[in-house]
Amino acid sequence: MIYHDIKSDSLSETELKILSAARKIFIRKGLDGARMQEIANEAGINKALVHYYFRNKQKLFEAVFTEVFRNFLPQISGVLKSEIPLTDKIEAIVGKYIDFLQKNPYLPMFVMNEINRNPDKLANLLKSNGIEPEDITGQIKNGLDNIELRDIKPEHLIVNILSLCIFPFAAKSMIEKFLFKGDLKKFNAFFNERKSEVTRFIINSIVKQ
Amino acid sequence: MIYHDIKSDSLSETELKILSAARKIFIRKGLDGARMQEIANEAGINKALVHYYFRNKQKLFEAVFTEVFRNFLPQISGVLKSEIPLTDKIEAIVGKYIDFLQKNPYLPMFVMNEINRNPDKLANLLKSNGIEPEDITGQIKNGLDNIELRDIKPEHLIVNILSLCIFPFAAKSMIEKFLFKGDLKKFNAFFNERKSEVTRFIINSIVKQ
DNA sequence: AATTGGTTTAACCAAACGGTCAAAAATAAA
DNA sequence: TTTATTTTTGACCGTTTGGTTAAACCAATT
Repeated sequence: MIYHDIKSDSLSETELKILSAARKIFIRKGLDGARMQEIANEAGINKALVHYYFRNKQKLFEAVFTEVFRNFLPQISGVLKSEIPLTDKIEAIVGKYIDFLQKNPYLPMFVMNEINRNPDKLANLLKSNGIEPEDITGQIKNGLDNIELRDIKPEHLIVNILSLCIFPFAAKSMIEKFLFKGDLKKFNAFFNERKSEVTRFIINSIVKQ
Repeated sequence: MIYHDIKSDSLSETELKILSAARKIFIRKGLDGARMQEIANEAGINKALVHYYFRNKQKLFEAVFTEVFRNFLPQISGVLKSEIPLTDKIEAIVGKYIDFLQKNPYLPMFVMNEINRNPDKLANLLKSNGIEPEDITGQIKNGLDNIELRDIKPEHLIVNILSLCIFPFAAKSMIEKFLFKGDLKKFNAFFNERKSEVTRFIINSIVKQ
């Protein structure tokens, strides 16, 4: 079943091979840096076959981009909708984010590049996955009222949480080289610590004590 | 005076026009996305002239990249070396960073893309500007000992500070669209608040009280 | 065995690209 | 003014790139 404009649920083996190869290449090299020939080679097929299933580079990229979020967004959405205290929710979000990014460390740069190229796309993708800014800010406002927390605007808290989770992966190789001078042991230990460290850092900052 | 391999202090008007045009194009479109013809057009000159002064695309990119940091790094270096309490130092660093990035909002993505392409380059550039990881971690360790601060590994504190300062600019357009739905008034107010907000967020998190 | 329809391939194409070159134009030196 | 040097240009080149096409392949149906 060819892709072109209509989405299909059952993907052939070849389509899966193409998507997997395209994901790998696009994420590492970006839209401009990726080569259709390279994607075909990675998938072990002829280049024309890539065009046969996905028509052109842009359409293939879109397919990869939306596929990447189909697994992750429902997880985040689930945590956001759950009825737990704000601090627990923060811990859960940070955990999910860092877990996911440890498995997909190249994703932040991939996504952020696409955000700057087309800011509406991800915003719409979030909304179509039931993630609405008003829901989140509203929940945070309630959470801040109910317990003894410092006043902080929800928008800043959201951006701070995302910053602390996402940025280190975007700057990963730099941190490795500059901060740990290539010592992979210390470097990996650092990234393993971040889940609890970031949670603690945020909670400390907003809890009155 | 042509560039090629030897750096020169006195740059001709044409060289400055090229560098300025290249900065604009490279920062917006990246190394792969930028076109030499586009840079020449932006500078209002012939494409061959760009090659005459900077030989090739890679060399021109390097020139732009290093030039970008020649203004900024000395500022950071100055603050780091100053003998002031850790909390004041954090406030100064956050201030310098956010001030600089408000004037150069496209820079984070530009730099982060290059970091992932060539992690050593920026690490070396930092060191050649007298910014050494041991100095910074050492200073933070001392700062944490001297006053009543929570224990936090210096590496985490450094990465947290950079995350909170840099990431929001990399995700700027996304924040505008999703969080503020294109309301530029609220959006600008948000970014103006961040300098004090980020400082407060970090200090709150590390000060015992 | 022949037909049909989807799949895969090798060969090919036009456009775009980074880069070169010889000559013209402008500037400096004699 | 003439000569030498540097700067600027238009035309050009080889390669790479995304994309197309016609034919080959293959499995299922009749």
